[in-house]
Amino acid sequence: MSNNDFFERVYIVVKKIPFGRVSTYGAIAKYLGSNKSARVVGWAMNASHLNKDIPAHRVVNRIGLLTGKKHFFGTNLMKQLLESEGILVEKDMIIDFDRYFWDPSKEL
DNA sequence: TCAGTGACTGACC
DNA sequence: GGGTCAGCCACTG
Repeated sequence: MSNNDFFERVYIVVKKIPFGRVSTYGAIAKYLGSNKSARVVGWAMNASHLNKDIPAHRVVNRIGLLTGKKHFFGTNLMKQLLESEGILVEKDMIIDFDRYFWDPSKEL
C-alpha cells in the first residue's frame, strides 16, 4: 500500500488512453517526469492488476510487444482485448504500432 | 538498511 | 539485425 503517489499518476494517464489506442511504459514514465522509471510503470500495472478500471492491455513496451500478456491470466486475453478495439496483434506484437501509439506527452 | 526483483530501455557487440 | 548487458526506480522481505 504505502503511498500510491507514483502509482496513482500512472493510473490517471493509463485511464486516459483513448479507445483503440496504445501507449508504452517509457512514454508514460517520461510524461510523469522520469523516463528511467519505465520499469516502475510496469510495476504499477502489476499493482493495477486488481483494478479493472485500468486498461493495462493498452500499455505495451516500446516496440509494441505484449510483454505483459503473461500477467493476464496466462491466456491470450490481452490480445483479444486489443483486437476488440480494432488493433491487430500478431505473435504478441501489435501491427502498425506507430499508427496506434498514443503519447501522453503530446496528446495530453 | 541491504539486497533482490521486475509488465523497461538504450547502448553494445 | 538480433542477442546480451548494464543502468534505472519503486517495492518487498
